[in-house]
Amino acid sequence: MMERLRSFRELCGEHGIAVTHQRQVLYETMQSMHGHPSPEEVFAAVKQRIPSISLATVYKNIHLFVESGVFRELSIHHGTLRVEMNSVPHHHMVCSICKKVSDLPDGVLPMQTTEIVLPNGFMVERVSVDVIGICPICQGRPN
Amino acid sequence: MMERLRSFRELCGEHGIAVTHQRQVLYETMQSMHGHPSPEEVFAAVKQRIPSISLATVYKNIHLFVESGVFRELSIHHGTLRVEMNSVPHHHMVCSICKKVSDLPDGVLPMQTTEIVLPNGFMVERVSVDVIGICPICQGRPN
DNA sequence: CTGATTGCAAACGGTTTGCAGGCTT
DNA sequence: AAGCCTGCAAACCGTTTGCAATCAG
Repeated sequence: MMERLRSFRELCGEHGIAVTHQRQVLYETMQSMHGHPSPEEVFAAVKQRIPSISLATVYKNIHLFVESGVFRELSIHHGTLRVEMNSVPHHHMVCSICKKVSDLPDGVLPMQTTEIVLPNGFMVERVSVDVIGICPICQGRPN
Repeated sequence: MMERLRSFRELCGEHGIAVTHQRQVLYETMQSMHGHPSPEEVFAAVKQRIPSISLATVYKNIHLFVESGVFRELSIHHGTLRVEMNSVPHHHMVCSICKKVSDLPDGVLPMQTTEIVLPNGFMVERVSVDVIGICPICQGRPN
């Protein structure tokens, strides 16, 4: 208990964020969850310990945690549906800041995707590879 | 011109959908686009040829095309933000029907992601691999 | 004390839906 | 003629924002 609090305090210190009650409970609750919870699911879980917590607070803190690198976002979200117009099989580069997607020239990413045997009888359609990073434009931006 | 119309007509026939004017212009417009357009972008483009077309029609037909396999969705969308709770590096299986994400046991997917050299000075943070397919539950479902 | 954080409610943006009229088959 | 398809407007749903009150440093 003490240790948890301490490490969370240190974590906040490293990232220069305030240690609030909801923040800490949120952090602990999220740590105890498995899988790939959505903000609503996190909200429901935290509510059991802080019934008065608001969804907005959950959102704000999840973003804070993700930005600080405490937790990771599952897949980069373009906010909107995107249709693939390049019919030649290829992979993507996704900028984690501006979310822009660009096609990855073939041959850059050496990988063997043949002979995949998945558990549980999952029927494979295709393998999608996204190289996630920071694009030159965002690298050059002030912040 | 005639060929285009014909192939589109055949395409519709194969999928049992009606050949309407907006459908055809939408299809042609999308084919002429490159990159990863959003529905709004497609809407704007189609509007130049059919100013009265509605956004709802664009959405309905994009879905139809994607379901029919005419176009492909860029990345499977969970509809909502998801946080990764498994701190051990791993990949994912995503069901294209129910959208469920499950962790992929390590070692199943043989791939070398070392020595990536990307063009344009893209700074790589990580490589995300999603095996997209149909989960056992959806395979067993009537439709 | 000062600025960061919270909770609330309203706003937002992308997407979906219900429906009446029109077009395909 | 029967039913699919369109356009419109309203509904929806996840997420964000503005703001006043509260809390941390």
